[in-house]
Amino acid sequence: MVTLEEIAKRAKVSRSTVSRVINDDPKVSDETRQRVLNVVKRLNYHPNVAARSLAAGRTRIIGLVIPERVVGLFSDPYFPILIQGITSACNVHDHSVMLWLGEPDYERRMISQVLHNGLVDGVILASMLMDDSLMQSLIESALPFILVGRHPTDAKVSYVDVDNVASAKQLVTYLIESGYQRIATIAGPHNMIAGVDRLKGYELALSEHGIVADSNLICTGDFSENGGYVGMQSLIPSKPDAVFVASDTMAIGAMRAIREAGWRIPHDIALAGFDDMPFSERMDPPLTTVRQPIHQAGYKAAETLIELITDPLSRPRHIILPTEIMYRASTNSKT
Amino acid sequence: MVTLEEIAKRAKVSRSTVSRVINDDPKVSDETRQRVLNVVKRLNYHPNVAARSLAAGRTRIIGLVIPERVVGLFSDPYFPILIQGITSACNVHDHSVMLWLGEPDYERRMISQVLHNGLVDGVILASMLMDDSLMQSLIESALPFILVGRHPTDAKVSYVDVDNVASAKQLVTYLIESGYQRIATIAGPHNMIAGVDRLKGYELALSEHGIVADSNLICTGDFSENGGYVGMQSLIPSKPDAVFVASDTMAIGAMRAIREAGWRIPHDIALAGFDDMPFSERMDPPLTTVRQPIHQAGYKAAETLIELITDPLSRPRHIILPTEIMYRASTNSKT
DNA sequence: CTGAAAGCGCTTACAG
DNA sequence: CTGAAAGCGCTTACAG
Repeated sequence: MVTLEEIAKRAKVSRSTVSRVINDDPKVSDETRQRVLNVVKRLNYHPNVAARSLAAGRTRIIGLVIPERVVGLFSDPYFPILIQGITSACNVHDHSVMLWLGEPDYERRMISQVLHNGLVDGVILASMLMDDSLMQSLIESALPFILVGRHPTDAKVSYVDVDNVASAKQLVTYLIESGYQRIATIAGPHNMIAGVDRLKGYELALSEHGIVADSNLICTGDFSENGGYVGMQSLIPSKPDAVFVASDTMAIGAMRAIREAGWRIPHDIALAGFDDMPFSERMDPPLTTVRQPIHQAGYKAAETLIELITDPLSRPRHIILPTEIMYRASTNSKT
Repeated sequence: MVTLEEIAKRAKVSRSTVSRVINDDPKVSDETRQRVLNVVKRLNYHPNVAARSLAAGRTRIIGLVIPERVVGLFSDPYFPILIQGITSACNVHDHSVMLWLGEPDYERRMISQVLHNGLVDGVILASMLMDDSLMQSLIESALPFILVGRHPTDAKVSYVDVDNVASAKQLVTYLIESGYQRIATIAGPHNMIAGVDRLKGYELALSEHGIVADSNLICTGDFSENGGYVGMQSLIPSKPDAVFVASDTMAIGAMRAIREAGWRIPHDIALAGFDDMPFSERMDPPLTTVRQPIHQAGYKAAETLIELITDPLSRPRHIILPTEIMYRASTNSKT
């Protein structure tokens, strides 16, 4: 492997100077810089990351952690899109990403890796869990980190999120104003902030229209397709005329349950989701839903994390990305 | 951060000895080992990865590379499952995984990172592309690597795969023997080995039954849902009575096109796929398909790569995992 | 603008 | 079984 040493020798300068050229230090004469750069190119030199990290105390690697209880959802298209956004930002800012998927037996190993062995300069926690043990450790440590999904209580924690409450409320309000009378919801899990917030939006929309929430019209799913299926089955006997499902993936399951009950969408029941996944527009009928910018969330999370790493004293960031309601044929204005 | 030095001081031994304990070197007395271990635990010591890598010339990190032309398929559930398998093996063998998604503008950066900066001990190329530029570079380099998807020509390249030819042939044979007469196929891309092999299996099944392939019954998709949709639309005018689709994701698209044509499955046309994705069993009707062990492929790839890293002189590995035909309601025996 | 030198936190022959 | 010492390939004050 080509080393700094070798470049220095061939360019007839010291290792210090080569290092400065490599790191774009301005105080190097143009002439010297050019000479070094030529040798670098000719020998196809790339600095050794481990050596660099050890000397500089910075690895230019960020960790992406998907906690164990979320891994069940990992095959949701949400994560690939998020990861692509993260990768994009990392490419732009010359960083790399280390991936940790939680596994039940290796939770401790992961936490200690993330926190203690100096591999990463910071971490993105794609969690949305309200009580994550890694998050607690991160808060206590000095390692910069950012959540994808807001933290409900600790204002010192940085995060990227959308306004789930307002978005859900807006969509349910649309259903109410479209004339639907018995609007049900399949909420997300109570231990995920997105689940809690979207349910809150649903409740707010109802109460602001003077509608008393009927507990028979509210059930909880786990954000999986099957969760939506089971949830919808439990709702059917209560005869809702519309249902707001807290994720598009669950909406697929709900749609299946509705079909099996022999109901038609939107004639017998309106269906609305949340996320606007790639498949949502191609559902039959196309799904009314809330579009959230997942790729952008990943990009922003990585970019902001890198800023936090660069300037550890900066304020925590709370970034709220915009959403948009996609009105499609699975709901229909009844007026 | 706690260092080796500090542990050594507190345990009243040399740094060498602490290092040996940390690395499970047998030639340390039980007594000393125990004393060191206690201090390690008490101070919550974790070796610095960069320092360790630099000294040992090994990082215990493997790279997972998804080439750019495959990233479009990254939201396919295939990849999350593969990644989970890789992660599992890495946890068991105390390795970590670095993720690179190809991006058009950063192809060169990625290749040089992967190859030259010493970050990873080896790489898994989840490519299936037959002409990948990174693969060429890897072959020329000394870095251990393994493909997910066989290499068609170079026997020195290690890979994990299933027997796509035999599996496809078996499924199409079943269709023939079920009495279907005009069996079409939506093949995968010509530059992916899985696409080529599955098409070959289709052709073999036909020819062994003395059926001359009708070029109107063969089209090519890109392994995406939309590819399956467009492909099926092009097939409809030729009135096939069965279609073998080279991936379950494409089969979803094909199903949509069939519905839109007003045909019923399997009454008017049988539909069969490849992969057995989580959703395939829940399709309406449930999809007949080839189950391939994706999680296991990831696991095996990582585990084998680690072996190749440990013993660089060992022979290349060609690992073929078993498949299983899942007979479901989207095809029906006509006899 | 440039170089000599110390140091980052480990591993690993070598000697005993 | 244990320790002293060299070395992995960089960065970064410090001095000039």
